Amino acid sequence: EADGVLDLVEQIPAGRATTYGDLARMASDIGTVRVTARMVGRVMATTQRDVPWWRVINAQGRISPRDSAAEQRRRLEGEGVAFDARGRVDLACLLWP
DNA sequence: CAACTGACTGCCG
DNA sequence: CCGGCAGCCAGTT
Repeated sequence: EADGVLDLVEQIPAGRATTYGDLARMASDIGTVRVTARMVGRVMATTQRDVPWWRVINAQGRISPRDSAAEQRRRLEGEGVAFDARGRVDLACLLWP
């Protein structure tokens, strides 16, 4: 089922973003087993597959704290995603789908 | 096998 | 807005 999640991540268009929870729900609807936000996070942390992982953020519109957080932000900004003073993006506008 | 540990969330104070 | 906390569940200790 990790593949189902990655297939979805692969579909996120540049300049947009999706949350762990949303991916979990979408993957659950499409697949047969229930997927949780934490599982999505674990998949993103362990997969070797080449997918736009930087377009996945948490439900608060923030980048989940970890080593590659800075790089993730750079990549998003490179796609035109704007961050406010508190390091948050406008989910209402960028959220995919 | 019990206990811990998160790329998480939603609710509450 | 921020921190705390209970659910969450597969992978590690």
